[in-house]
Amino acid sequence: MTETSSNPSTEGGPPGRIGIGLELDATHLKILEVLRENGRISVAALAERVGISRANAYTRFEALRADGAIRRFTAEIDHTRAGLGITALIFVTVRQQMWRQFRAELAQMPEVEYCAITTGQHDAMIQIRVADVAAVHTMVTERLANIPAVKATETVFILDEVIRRPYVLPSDRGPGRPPRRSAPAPAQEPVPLGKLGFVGAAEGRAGLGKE
Amino acid sequence: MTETSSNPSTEGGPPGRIGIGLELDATHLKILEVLRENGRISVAALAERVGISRANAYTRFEALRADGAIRRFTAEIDHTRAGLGITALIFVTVRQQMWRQFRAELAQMPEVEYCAITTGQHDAMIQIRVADVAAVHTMVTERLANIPAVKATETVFILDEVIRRPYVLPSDRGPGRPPRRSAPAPAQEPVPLGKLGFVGAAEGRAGLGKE
DNA sequence: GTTGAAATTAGTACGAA
DNA sequence: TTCGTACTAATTTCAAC
Repeated sequence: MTETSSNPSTEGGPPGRIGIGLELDATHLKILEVLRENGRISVAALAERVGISRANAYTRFEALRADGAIRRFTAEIDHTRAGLGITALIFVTVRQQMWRQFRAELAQMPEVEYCAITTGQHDAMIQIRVADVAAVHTMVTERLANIPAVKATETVFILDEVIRRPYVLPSDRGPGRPPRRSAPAPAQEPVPLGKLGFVGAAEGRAGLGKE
Repeated sequence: MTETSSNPSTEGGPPGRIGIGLELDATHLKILEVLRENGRISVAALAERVGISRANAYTRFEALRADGAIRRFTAEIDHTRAGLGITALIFVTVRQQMWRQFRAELAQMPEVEYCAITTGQHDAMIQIRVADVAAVHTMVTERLANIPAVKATETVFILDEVIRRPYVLPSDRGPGRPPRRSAPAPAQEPVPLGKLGFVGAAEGRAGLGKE
């Protein structure tokens, strides 16, 4: 169960621990690559595509699952075909020390696909999928605004989703070499970078974890 | 293949088309519900859980796949165990009429898990997963800043992901009744709602689709 | 749209390298 | 640890109702 493989491929990052459980070697990553594209592939076919025996594939597959590296298997759907063609982001400012309530209320809202606590100007970002723009308005003004924990909101619409990957892996960078850009502008810095995150995040943000 | 089912359950939305293909009835939605939690379930077991016959399940399963309602099957992993424990959002302002280049450059970046074009103050939001905070800095200052299409960036870190669903469905609201809130505050509006999206989005945003 | 049986494939358990 | 094979169980397909 506890592997002690050579682990040669996880490229030139810091040699520190990458988690508490299983150490992922190149084969594990390859399995995750295949599973990302086809989560319903049989373990037999998986073994073939990765280049290992079936028995080995079963062992590693089960290890990844048991260790929690693979959380679960799921599908990817076309939201418009499900009748939820409108996607919006809602940035929320949360009243301090009301995080518990905020989380509880949020769990009651089925249209929320994603919610993350962030640094920066706002405290949380919510992504919702609804049928029409009116539903966004309803969601924000009638459901979110009625939560005492919500101090302020700001909404933007998503016009297009350019990239949507189930997950990224260290091996996506290729084993070692950094991916080259097509615009080889070497030494200049013409871009205002804005602040890098921690603005306004210092105020009373103690109990974030699960509060 | 083209279904003509009664479709009674998609609740009180507008009766208009919800897509170009297949009309999803209550059974289709139930299938998607099961598949969301267990994407590797056998069609036989799926049939049992949905309460339909095997053959029916196979037909509908294939129809959903062929129609594109189900895009693909995939896995959900623990990013920290994959060595990418840092998640950040980068809001990008894109120089007008350089969208094509922006998209092309972005496709070259394996650490980008998600990218959406948005209304509002910025033009795009990028979500990245990397090994450490230094990698975020490198990503923003050396890779993004060198793209001519990128005019400005603003970065925030994700401290916690509270909700992360593969997708949401109209049936999550329950068949008909709106989900009740626990805080029954009826008629008040104490929350500053900010602007609702379209701020600053009107400037030269013609060719967004694929440009 | 359903049930039941045949053919195929998947998953498990073993021994050997 | 990994591989290869044989065994068992399940799934998918195809037929008729």
